[in-house]
Amino acid sequence: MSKQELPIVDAGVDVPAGACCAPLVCEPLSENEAAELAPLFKAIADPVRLRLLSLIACHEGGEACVCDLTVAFDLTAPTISHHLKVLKQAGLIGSERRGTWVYYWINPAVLARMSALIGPASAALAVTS
Amino acid sequence: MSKQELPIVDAGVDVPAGACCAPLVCEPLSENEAAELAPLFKAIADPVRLRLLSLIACHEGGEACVCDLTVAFDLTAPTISHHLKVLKQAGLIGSERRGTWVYYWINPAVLARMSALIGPASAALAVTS
DNA sequence: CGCCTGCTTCGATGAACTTCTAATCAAAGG
DNA sequence: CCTTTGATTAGAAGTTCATCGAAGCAGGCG
Repeated sequence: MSKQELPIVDAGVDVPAGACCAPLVCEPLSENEAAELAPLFKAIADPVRLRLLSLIACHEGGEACVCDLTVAFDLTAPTISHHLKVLKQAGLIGSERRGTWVYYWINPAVLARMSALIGPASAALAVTS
Repeated sequence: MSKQELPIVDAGVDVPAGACCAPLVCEPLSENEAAELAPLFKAIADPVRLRLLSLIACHEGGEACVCDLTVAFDLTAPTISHHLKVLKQAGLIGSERRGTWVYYWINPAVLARMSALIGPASAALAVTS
């Protein structure tokens, strides 16, 4: 497990220090903010990873074994492993080995941060249109 | 203006017909749903496009001229034009030429659809963690 | 110990993406 | 009509990404 596998979140974009209201509509995103937020969306900007996230979220207990996930796709195990790694590096999911199997779960905080960016924007712009 | 520039949305993923609650957590995303949602996130999974979206949203009147957007980046005009095209093809923004300038605005509905996917999921998973 | 199963890493390949320059189109004015 | 300014398209170069097969690692079990 190398150091590059640490999540790329919690790098200091918590809130622009003066952010009162909805991000994306209140004041323009800075170059740094955009550079840290884009990889989060890039992580879920793939049909396979979107379904992986959904499969994990829907699984009972909020956890899913890799073996449960692999069978849902027409892809090889290395490919699924690659996509899980991308999601994990983005901080969207966590994993742990328990005995024979490796389990994955979702990190709601990162998902919430992404939603907080576009959710208020869509609502704020909808009323003024 | 060619036919390929039509938005790729409203292609029939309104709601899975039996969706009662939060997408992503209620039942796993189908292959088709994921295939139509992923390009939406891919469109904003770029620092430049994220900032473009933010700049347009923050601009007074909810509209911004291309000339206003271009000066905010260290990129050439064709590159900005390309990114605006990607956002437009995803249905996230609309545009219109008025005299000399071309104006862009945000389509809140598509943004809302994306938020509706991940927002409820993050909330639902947060309480059970 | 030796093997088997589950999962990940490595290396390669082909497709997609970002960015540029050069050329083109569209509107406005002298 | 020609030129200038604003914006897009076309084509190319360099990079990133998704996917695979082969190899490697980690637990369980006979």
